[in-house]
Parts: sequence; structure tokens; C-alpha cells
Amino acid sequence: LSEDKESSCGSETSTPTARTFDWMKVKRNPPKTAKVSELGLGAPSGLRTNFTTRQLTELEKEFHFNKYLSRARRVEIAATLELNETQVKIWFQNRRMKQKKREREGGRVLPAPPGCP
Amino acid sequence: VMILRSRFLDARRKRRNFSKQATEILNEYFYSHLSNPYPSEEAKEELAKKCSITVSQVSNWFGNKRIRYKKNIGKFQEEANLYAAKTAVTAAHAVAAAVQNNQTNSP
DNA sequence: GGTGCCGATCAATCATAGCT
DNA sequence: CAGCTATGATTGATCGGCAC
Repeated sequence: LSEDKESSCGSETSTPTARTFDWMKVKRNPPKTAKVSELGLGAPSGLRTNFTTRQLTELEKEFHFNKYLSRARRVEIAATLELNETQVKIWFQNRRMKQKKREREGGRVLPAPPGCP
Repeated sequence: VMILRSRFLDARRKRRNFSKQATEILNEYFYSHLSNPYPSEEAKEELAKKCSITVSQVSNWFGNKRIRYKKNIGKFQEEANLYAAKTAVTAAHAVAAAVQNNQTNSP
């Protein structure tokens, strides 16, 4: 069990504790969500796109059919739902992780849908 | 934007705060590893067991904690000092015990 | 030389709990 | 009770690694 050196502290030491470490400075590049292709539809780059209920429903439906997408299918889905291929790809990746997470720990009693209290 | 989305699909969000003790354990770990508050999978499992919550909940807690801490370090200063002091006391006790142990064994 | 996937994480947001 | 903050969960998208 070694020790942590410091990493960087640009500031003063008015307080003995609570220095500034690198993880506190981590900043992520804003999403480069380009749009489909045509008009400036979709999301003005830099924003987290909000998927519509329709899009989510279709994606979910497709997911139950195939956990993985082929290139062709992805293009199809993306066109139908007016999303990037990347967005569709990412959605499936996240969906798979979510699925795995559920199986891993959620694999427990799923009782009591009916009467609760 | 279809403000009617949840109601049923989001009902799962019946959140319940963690026990005071669980939060205590999580904060202790967080502030005693402030230089790198990224518990390993094993550490998460141990924390989960001690706190009686799931590993995912531990991950969520650390994720939220890290983001919110760096978002406003000043707001957590008091809390940081509190737990720093707590671990310091623990360390002091350990040292004291070690010293005593040494003295009794030396002669 | 890319491309996709995984695992972990981020960052913004949601919806609620709980205090004043 | 309203208004506010604190907090757990969700999720689109990122980062680093690895395989192909």
C-alpha cells in the first residue's frame, strides 16, 4: 500500500487539508454530435441529445431482436430514427452495459408487483 | 417535450437515502483517498458489503461525490476537514498503540 | 489505420427526500 | 404548506485499452 504523492497544487495552503488533485481538474470534451447530414436537424453540437419516446421505443425493440447491430442494420435504424450511426452505435453499447448490469446484480427477487404496502 | 414520459417508466426512482452509517463509511473512504477517490472493484465490493448497498450504488455514490465535490470544493471544505480530523484521530490511536506495544516489548 | 466493443467515468438532468 | 437544498439514479456521450 503505497502512497500518493501529490499531483499538482497551484494554490495556497490556507487550509492544511483539501488540496487540488488532477481528478478534480478533469474536463471532458463537449459532445461532437454532428447531425444526420441534411439540414441542421438533430442537436446543435455540444449538447446531450434527448431521444424521443419513438426513438427509444424503436431502439429497444431492435435490441430485443439483436443485441448487436450489423453495419447495414445500423444505417437503416439511424435513417429511420433520424440519428447518427454513432448515436445508434453508442446507444447499443450503453444498452448492452445496462443489460449486463441488470443481470449481474438485479438477478434477485423481483416480487411484489401487485400489492405492495 | 412530452412531459408525460415517466410516471410509469420512471417510477423506479423511488429513492431512499442511505443510512447515516453507510454515508459515514463512504465519506471516510472518499476523504481518506481524496488524492485518488477511485475505489477498485474489490474495494467497491467491500464498501458495498459494509454499507449494505449494491456495488452499483457505491459506484453511483462515488460518481456523484466526485463530480459534486470538484464542482464546488469550497462547499465541501467543512466536511473534508471533519473527516480528515477523524482519520487523523484513528491514525493517532494506531500510533499510540504501536508505541505502547514497543515499550512493553523492548526491555 | 481504422473500426467496434468493453469498462469506467463524466456531466447534465430527473425526481424525490428532507430541511427551514 | 411552500421553497429550497441535498442526494440517489439515469443516461447520452467521453476516455483509455484491447482485439481484429
